[in-house]
Amino acid sequence: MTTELKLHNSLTRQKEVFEPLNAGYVGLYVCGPTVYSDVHLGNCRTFTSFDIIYRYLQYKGYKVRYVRNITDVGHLTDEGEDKMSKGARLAQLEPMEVAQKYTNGFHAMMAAFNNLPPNIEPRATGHIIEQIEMVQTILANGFAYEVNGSVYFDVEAFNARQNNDYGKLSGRRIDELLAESRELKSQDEKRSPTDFAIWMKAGEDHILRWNSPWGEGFPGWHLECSAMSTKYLGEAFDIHGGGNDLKFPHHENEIAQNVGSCGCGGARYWLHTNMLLMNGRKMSKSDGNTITPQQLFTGDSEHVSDSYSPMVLRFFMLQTHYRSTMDLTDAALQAAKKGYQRLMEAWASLGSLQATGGAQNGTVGKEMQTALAEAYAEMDDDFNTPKALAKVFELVSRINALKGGQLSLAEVNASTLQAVRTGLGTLLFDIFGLKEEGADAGAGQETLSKVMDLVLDLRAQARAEKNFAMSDKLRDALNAAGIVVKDGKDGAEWSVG
RNA sequence: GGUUGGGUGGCCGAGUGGCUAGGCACAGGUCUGCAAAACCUGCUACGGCGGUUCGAAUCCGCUCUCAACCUCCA
Repeated sequence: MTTELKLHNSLTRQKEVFEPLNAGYVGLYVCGPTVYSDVHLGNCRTFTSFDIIYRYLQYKGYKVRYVRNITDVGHLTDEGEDKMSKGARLAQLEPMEVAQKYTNGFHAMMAAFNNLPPNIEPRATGHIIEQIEMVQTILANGFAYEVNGSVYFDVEAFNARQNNDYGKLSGRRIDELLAESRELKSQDEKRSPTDFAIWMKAGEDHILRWNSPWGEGFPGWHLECSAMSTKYLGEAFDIHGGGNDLKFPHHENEIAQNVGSCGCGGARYWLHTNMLLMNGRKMSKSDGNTITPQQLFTGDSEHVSDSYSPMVLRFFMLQTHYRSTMDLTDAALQAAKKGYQRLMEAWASLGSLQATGGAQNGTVGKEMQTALAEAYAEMDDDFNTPKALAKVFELVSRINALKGGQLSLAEVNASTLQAVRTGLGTLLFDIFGLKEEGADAGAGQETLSKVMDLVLDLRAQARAEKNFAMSDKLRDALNAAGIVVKDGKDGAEWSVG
């Protein structure tokens, strides 16, 4: 079954058939983190969503250039202090030390979630020249003005000359923005509250500073994405992604900068992931409604009753569509943990199934082929992982029934079995990016396996002699050691956890 | 106040004019020495009020309500 890839374009608020600018190639830009503190769980959700999108595009045969930036300058706090500088001041480190520390942490966390690294991971501080050039171009085009060493984007001038397009991504209108703009501090230099800085003069105590035609300063927050996406993907490219909260003002201003500098709008498809909530509310450090990935991994938090591994969390994320808010609750995580285990056990069972029938495929075999094809088709529909997963679970119950004998293996021919193994494996591991946890324990695993063979052999002997006191004692002791024994019709099985 | 998107069974979460989403939980059953697992069956819902339609959770209007954004945020 082959279907066309459709995706929801935030620009048009519609699902559209995806057609790349250059056949066979995809340029994908995703707004990365500002590296001034530990990576937030919400970041993990967004980047995992785009990881699956990246993986799926590759599966579809596209040669993808995936660019995800690191913002290490320009992002100011409410007080107007650069986030990097603030982190450095508090920890008594060089700003670049702060950036490196949290970049390293970010990479480690991405690896824990089994997210593939992007092809290019440009840093804002590594592209000061490109940003200065873009400011110059925007100035030359008459969409910005300089005041006291700072350069501001002139939103109203831009809007007047661009068909009132400013705000089209987020649905905002300038007059409404003006009417509602609140009293903001230190914005006297701006001609209008909607204008935004593309270059800022550095104050005397500002550490991060570069020479520019306007004196020493630093680039505005939104500029790096425009400059770097243009540099690596071109003035027009295919897909731009990011969190929903970046739609306004970040992405809106990015578009304005792109149009203002080259007359073209950058990305043709905008994809936005939705927010991660906890217990129905946005995660927020200030009111205690927050949890770190690390706390989830260890279970060390008042918000959870158990520990949840990165793959359980990934599975949990797969159960929600990327454009929906996702509510993190302990009960939902418990459900995900069990669901993930059931899925992985079925995957292991699939490997042990042996076709017994002839070349003809029975009903069960056909149902399995259909379910698998439908799972893939769901991915074509705006990367609908929850629906694809639902189809996968239709396969899971067939696999379990075949293994348990409730369904006959004579109903499934060898080629179907092989096709399901290949197709499901690709979907689960290459596209969903799941992996079997604990399976890579290495040499210790092999030793344990041999010991377990011995123990289960002894236990089987005890059971054959109806020495149930002994067999139960063995099972209880193994349980206490974290090993679960399950008696099946073809002998006992065991698993860790 | 404005913008954007929601309100679905015990919980999470898809769907979007007629056809069982799925996961978890719960109850009954099959299997089993017991247990666990697995399988089968059941619980069959769409915020409220109107309207369109042969038919609406799905479309339209009104209303209540939640979240995010508008101020740093993935």
